[in-house]
Amino acid sequence: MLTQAIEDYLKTIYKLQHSDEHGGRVTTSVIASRMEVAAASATNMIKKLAELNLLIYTPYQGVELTASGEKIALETIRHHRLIELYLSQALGYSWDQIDAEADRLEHAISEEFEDRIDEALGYPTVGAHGEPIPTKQGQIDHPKYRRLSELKDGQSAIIRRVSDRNPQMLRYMENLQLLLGTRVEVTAKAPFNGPLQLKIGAAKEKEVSLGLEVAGSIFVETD
Amino acid sequence: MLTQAIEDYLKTIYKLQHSDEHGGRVTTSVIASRMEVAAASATNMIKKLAELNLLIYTPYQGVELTASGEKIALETIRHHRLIELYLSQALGYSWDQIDAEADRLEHAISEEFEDRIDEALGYPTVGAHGEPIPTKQGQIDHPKYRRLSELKDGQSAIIRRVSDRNPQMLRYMENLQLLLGTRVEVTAKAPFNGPLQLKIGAAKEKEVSLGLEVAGSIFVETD
DNA sequence: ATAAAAATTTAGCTATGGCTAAAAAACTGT
DNA sequence: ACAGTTTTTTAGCCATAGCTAAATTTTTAT
Repeated sequence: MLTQAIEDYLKTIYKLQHSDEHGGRVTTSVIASRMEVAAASATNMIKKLAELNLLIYTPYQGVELTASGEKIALETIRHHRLIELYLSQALGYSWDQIDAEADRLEHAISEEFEDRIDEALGYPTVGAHGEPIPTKQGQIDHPKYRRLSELKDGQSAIIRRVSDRNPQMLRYMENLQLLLGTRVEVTAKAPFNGPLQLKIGAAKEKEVSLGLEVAGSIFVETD
Repeated sequence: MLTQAIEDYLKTIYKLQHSDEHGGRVTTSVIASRMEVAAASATNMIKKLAELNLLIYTPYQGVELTASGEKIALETIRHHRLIELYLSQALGYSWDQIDAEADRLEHAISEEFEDRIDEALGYPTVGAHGEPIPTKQGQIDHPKYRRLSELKDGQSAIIRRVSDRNPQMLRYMENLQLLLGTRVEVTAKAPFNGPLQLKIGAAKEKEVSLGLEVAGSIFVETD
C-alpha cells in the first residue's frame, strides 16, 4: 500500500523535477531539505521507492520518477490542489492557511471525495495559488510565466501564480491585494537588487514598494 | 503527541462505555474485536494509554477512561460527527458512505476546519445518524430512545437515531425512507421474533415488513 | 594532482503499532 | 472442587520511518 510518507516524497520529487532550480538534478540533499528530514532518512526512502519501481535511483547522482511514480505524484498533487481550492472557495480559508491543512487532508480523502469537491468547484483547472491542477488522467501543463522581478521598468502584467512556499509571504501578498488576475505595473526599479515600485489594480489605485524576494515569488503573464 | 491509533482506541472505548451492551465492563476482547485487531495488540495499547493517564486499567478486568481520556474521545467523536454531517449535507454523501470517510478525516482536520464546518452547518447538535454531537467543551447528553423492535403492535413513533455500524443496513434503511424524523407505526408483530409490519411516513403512505435486526438498529421517540 | 570540503551512504539505534505462539489467569459446568 | 474452556497477558517478532555518527564518494580549490 501507499503510505503517507511515500506520497509525500513522490510529490516533493515531482515538484523538484519540474522546478527551474537545481538544473533538473534531484539529489538526496535537495529532497531531504524540502522534506525537512535528515539526508540519511531520504536515502533510505529513496532506496525503498526505487525498490517499488516508483523512481530510478543512481547512487550519489539523484533520482528520476518512473511513469508509475509520476502517476502517484500527480494524483497526490491533484488532491492537494483541489482541497486547497475547496478550502478557500467553500470554507473561506485565506491563502496562507490552505497549504498546511491540505497537506494533511490530501492523504485522507477518497476518490469519492475528490470527485465531489471537483464537481462542487466546477471542474477547475487552476488551484488557489494559480498552479495547474492535474486531470484525473494525470495530464498537466506547465505554463511558462515570468517572475514579476524580471519585468523592466514600465512593463505591465497580470498575476497568474504565486509561490505557496511561505505562508507569511502569502499573507503579505494577500494584504497588498496581489491576487490572481490582478494587473500590476512596474513604475520603478531600484538598482543593486533593490525593490520594485508597483502600481496595483486595473485602475492603478494602489502603489507599493516590493522587495525582490516577494517579486520573485509572483509569476505574471505579460501582454 | 496523540497518534491516530490513540484517538481511535479512546473513541472506541468511550462508545463501549456508553453502550447498553457488555454491562458497562469494557474488556480487552471487546475493544480488540471492535478495533479489529488481535487481543494482544489491544493489551499493548491499553497499557500505553494507562501509562499516559488516559484510562484506568485493571488487568484482566477492563478499562475506564479518565477525564483527560474522555476529553480526547469526545473531541474525536465531535470531529467524526461534524464531518459526517458535512459530507451528507454539503457534499451529498449517502448514509452508508459517510462513516468510512469520516474515520479517516477525523484525524486530519484542524481546529480551524472543525470551526468552519460547524459554522457552515449552523452549529448542529445532532449528527447525520441522529447521534448527539459533543460541544467544543466536551458536553454531550445521551437521550434515551427506545428501539423500534421494542414497540408494541399499534404503537407509533418518530425515528430519532439509527445505528451506523453496518453500511449495508444503512443503505437498506435509506432506501425504505426510514430517515430521521420519519413517523412509523407498527401495524403487526409476528411471533417467535418474527418481523414487524410497519407503516412509514406521516400519511402512512408506505407499508413494509422489517426484520428484528434492522428494527433493533432504529431508535425512536414515542409520543 | 591532490587535499580539504561537501554530499551521500551505511550502520545501528529509536518509537509506533501491528502480529503469532505460549503462558497465565479467570471463568464454567459437573 | 477442579478440569476444561475462554480470556488475557507476556514474549518475541515484523515493518515503517525517523534519527545520529561514522564511513565513503564526489566535488572543489589550490
